[in-house]
Amino acid sequence: MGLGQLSAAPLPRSFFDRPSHEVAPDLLGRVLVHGPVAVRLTEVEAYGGPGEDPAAHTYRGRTPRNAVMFGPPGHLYVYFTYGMHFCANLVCLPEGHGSAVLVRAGEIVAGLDEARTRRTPTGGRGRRVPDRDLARGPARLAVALGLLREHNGLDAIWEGAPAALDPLTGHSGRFGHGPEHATWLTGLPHGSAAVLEGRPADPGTIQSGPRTGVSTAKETPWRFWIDGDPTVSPYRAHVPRRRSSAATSVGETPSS
DNA sequence: ATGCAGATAATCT
DNA sequence: GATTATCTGCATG
Repeated sequence: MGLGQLSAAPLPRSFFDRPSHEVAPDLLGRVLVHGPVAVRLTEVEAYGGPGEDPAAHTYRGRTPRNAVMFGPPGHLYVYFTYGMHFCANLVCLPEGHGSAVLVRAGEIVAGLDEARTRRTPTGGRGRRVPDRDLARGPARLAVALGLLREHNGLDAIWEGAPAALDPLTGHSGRFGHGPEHATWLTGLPHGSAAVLEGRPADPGTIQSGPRTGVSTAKETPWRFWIDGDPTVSPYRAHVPRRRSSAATSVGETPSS
């Protein structure tokens, strides 16, 4: 796969102005950029709006936490979960709808060194994370891209892009990991995000199935991935966590 | 390769 | 007080 052949032209906001389950498969092969790191998306999940998708954060309506999902399309909804992880979504449909696509996994196509550093445990000593695992899973992907609480609501549409486009190629830069590609994305303002055209996945290679780790709407096949891609995360069904022994109910019999 | 337990806190009931 | 759109390390086949 030639890294330099991915289109760096940004996707317009209208791309996200559709139902999330239609946007999701079209997102495969696209490139999400934040600062120096870019990820080619290989696995995503669609989440619907209030009252229509029991697995969605917006199912019971608008709250302070999910407010961004009700905002305009093309913005990042970044949420905190399990007491330690951030996950990122791209908001779909016009203001007021409350749906989004969770970005679950991908391949690092720029800023590899930075991604490795971010995914290395404190101190830098110890185990080394294989490159294919750098963004293999939604929380890992968020770490690799440097997405945190403060990036919730960040616009991922590169509005000022036309001025930065290469007149010959129509692209805004080149992908690559080496020093010669240090300015691979000329003109993208520091600290901002964008979704680039990349190379859309061949429809024949797209698979779909139930979403990972959800406890409701288990049959809705709104997880989409590129078949056979090594960066796709392993599927895990939802496992109800057993209550800690201190919190077991009064009627419970101690084992053995 | 697969499976389980623990971590850890915001959000919701 | 329970649940969670998860990850990691350590266990076992």
